[in-house]
Amino acid sequence: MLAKNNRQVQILPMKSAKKRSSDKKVTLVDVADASGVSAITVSRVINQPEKVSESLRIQVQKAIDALGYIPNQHASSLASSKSKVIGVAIPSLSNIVFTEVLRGIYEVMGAAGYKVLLVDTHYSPLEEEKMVRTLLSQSPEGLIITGGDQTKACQNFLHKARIPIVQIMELLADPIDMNVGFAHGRAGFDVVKHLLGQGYERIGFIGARMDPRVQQRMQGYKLALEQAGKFEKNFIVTTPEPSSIGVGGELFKSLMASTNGVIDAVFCVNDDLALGALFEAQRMNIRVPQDMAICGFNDIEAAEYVNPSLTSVSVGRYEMGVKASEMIIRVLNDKPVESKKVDMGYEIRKRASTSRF
Amino acid sequence: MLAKNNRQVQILPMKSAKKRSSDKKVTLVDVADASGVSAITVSRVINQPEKVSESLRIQVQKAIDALGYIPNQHASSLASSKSKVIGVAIPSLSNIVFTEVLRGIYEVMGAAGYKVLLVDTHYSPLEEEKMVRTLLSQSPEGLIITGGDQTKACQNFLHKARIPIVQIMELLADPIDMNVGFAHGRAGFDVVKHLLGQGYERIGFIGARMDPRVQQRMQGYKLALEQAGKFEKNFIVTTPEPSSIGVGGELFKSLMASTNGVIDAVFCVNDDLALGALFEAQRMNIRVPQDMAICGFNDIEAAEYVNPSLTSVSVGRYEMGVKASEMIIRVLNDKPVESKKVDMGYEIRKRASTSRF
DNA sequence: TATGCTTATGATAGCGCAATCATTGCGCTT
DNA sequence: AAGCGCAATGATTGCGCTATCATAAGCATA
Repeated sequence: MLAKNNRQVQILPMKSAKKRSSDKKVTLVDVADASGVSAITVSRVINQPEKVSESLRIQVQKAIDALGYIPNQHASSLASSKSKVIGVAIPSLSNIVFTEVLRGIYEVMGAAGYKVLLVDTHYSPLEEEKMVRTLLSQSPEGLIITGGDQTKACQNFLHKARIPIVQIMELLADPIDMNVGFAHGRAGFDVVKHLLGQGYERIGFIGARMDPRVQQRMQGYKLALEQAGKFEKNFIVTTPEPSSIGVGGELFKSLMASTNGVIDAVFCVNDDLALGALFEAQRMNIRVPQDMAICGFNDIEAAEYVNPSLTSVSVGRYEMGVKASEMIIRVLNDKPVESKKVDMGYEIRKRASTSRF
Repeated sequence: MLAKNNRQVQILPMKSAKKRSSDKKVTLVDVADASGVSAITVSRVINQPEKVSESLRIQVQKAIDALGYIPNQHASSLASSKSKVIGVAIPSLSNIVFTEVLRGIYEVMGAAGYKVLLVDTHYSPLEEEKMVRTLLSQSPEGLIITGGDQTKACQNFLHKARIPIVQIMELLADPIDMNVGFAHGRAGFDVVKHLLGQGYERIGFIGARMDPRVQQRMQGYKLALEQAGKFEKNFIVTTPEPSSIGVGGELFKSLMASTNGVIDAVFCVNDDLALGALFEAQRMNIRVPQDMAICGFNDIEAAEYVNPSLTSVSVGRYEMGVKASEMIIRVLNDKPVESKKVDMGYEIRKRASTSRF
């Protein structure tokens, strides 16, 4: 009885679908009807083709192509509770640091058949909470988020999600799940040691945006100078504004002004700021590196080519994206991950801008 | 009969859900049960709160918060055929040109409550076709894609999709739906006119990647030089490789070598190449702009600050993203768009690197 | 008081697909 | 010949939500 009823119900939409075939969305059932098989067989041709005999597979594939059928991912996700979506939250789209991480993520996730749903948190934990809700509403199978300063509510959501989550960029004491990053504080510390080693003595600090990772670099800077007995708090100039070359130049000028030009080196928290400082120093006729050392962070391509070449801290951004993605995929495939915390390390690229000798 | 049956079926999952409330996904029905209303009312609280009395609304909202309920977007999309997703296809994530367009898209789309599903086509029409299928399988409400060289199959899909589509970056003779961009050919033409106007006579061309838009700029360059009777085909050096500062330096060297150094100006199709050429010229002790003019394209921030400052072509990338998004949103809200084709224009920023006088 | 109109809430069905459990047919073993 | 195992295919059901229509309640009008 029920079966017969169903069949009747289905016949009607078939007829009308044929009448206006061009303006009606093609569904699995349409393909099934067109190729004379059941819906589930069409589903198999798409998702597990090895379970369908070759003849049927070809026959169904023909119908798919002829009708221009594109599966409805929402229906598929709902039925299977597999979305093939990975959520990614980054603080800024315009920062090259994150776009390179993204490249790594897209590379690996794309190859593994996952879509990436990307959101921008604008460096705000509250915004991030909202965005994480958005991501979770898409039932992602995994999540990559930046840093560790989530709101309490956000942490709750994340814990309840029961999906693999990687926090990237920095090393966290107590990650929600997995963690890939490097030690920003230690990197800042090492930069200062390098500058001291080159004979620079009055080392300034230029920072912008001042997100948690930049703060850590600053702490490293401070610690190294304190240990050397050379810390002066007015050698630090920062702004909450976003980083840019222009801002780097401005901050360099104000650092020189506020210290009466005694500074003989600057550690800039990223390369944009450092380039700005370098270009400004050139305009001020300050010789780099003879009278002024400049060190950046991130090692963007320009650092190597600018004259004089710019010392910077190289970090594997692309590799971080790759690593985070691979960890998620391993978990999704029930394979073990070597470690839930991965330190990607960094390397100071010593170049002309800090070589006094 | 049927109703009673349904009710029985529902009671079981309820019970077990209560037992292991922490590891089971919370659904609309759970919230409805917890707040003593029907499922549809909870749905209304979320989607059309103005249709629910204040008392009920508060009561339901409490249950939502208490249970940490996050709606399942797949179910919602399936039932309503509204996904609140906008698909975006760009050729490269690592190119600042596209990330700035993206910023504009995210800004507008985010504010309007749309999620952005972003795919990377790697400058390949075939890849693009695959990616567009992926996008369409998410039933996006609108699409933003780059340029006009889609495969035939891809065009078919796009036409059948019956959603607003904007092709961005370049001006197209026959857009699929809407189009926002600027005239690359004319821009290349104007750059050469500017260089000629500054008294440069033997103008080289440096190009990388050579996507359709770069080709158009090259055609403009060629046309202008031909009109001036100054075109020499060995003044053109290109590579299919991606652009970078390093490649810019290499191409500059090979241009100088292959022309025995007669070149007195170069038009580089983007600022990375131009910076590479500039830095290389400095290392070769070629004076810019006295002995060599260098002009870039895109007007990235470094162009303004480098020494000497770099002439470049400024284009509203962010604005292009904003415009494309606004057009889609207007269509989705049944508002008229002024024009289906929008020329964003460009402006040559004349700076020191091309100012002989 | 009866009638209609509006607002607030609910019951039912179905979106398009895949999980699950049949069913069929075939070759193989004993 | 009977039974078994396996591969290929199909029927049914439900994922979680919203569209649609129904119902109830409140109020104004005649």
